[in-house]
Amino acid sequence: MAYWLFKSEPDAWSWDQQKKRGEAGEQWDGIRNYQARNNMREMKLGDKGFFYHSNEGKEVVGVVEVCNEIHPDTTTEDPRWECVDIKAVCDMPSPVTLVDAKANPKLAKMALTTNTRLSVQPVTEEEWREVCRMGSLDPAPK
DNA sequence: GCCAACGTTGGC
DNA sequence: GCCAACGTTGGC
Repeated sequence: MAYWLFKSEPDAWSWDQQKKRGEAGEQWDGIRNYQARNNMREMKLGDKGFFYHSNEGKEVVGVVEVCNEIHPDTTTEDPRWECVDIKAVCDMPSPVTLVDAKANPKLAKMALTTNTRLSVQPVTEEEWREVCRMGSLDPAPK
């Protein structure tokens, strides 16, 4: 099982909207960046991810799960762009802000703090546990 | 709203 | 294949 982080501007697609999709989930479309797409290609059914609000809030607000592996992005004719589907799992009991993450030496190498512009990022198991701890969330049992 | 950082495009 | 120009992201 791998861990990831999905960034979204709340104006474009918010955590509330994601939660309303429920079990059906939603395709994570609109990604036009090779690195981000390549990360999505690595995702397997059941992988977990953080849902991060960029621009507004700048915090991890929830946990999602990959519910459909890589497939063509239906919002474009361009075959280069693909995406996965994700569904909301639970709220982050106390959202973890970018400021908090930056202030934590354990997260110094986290892509969120070092590669701010990458919208789909890998998260290590150590980082996953640390962010869950900061957010008062019990890391999902294996 | 500004601008730094980064990715992409296209001329040569 | 290099690099300047341009566009986009996202923190501040």
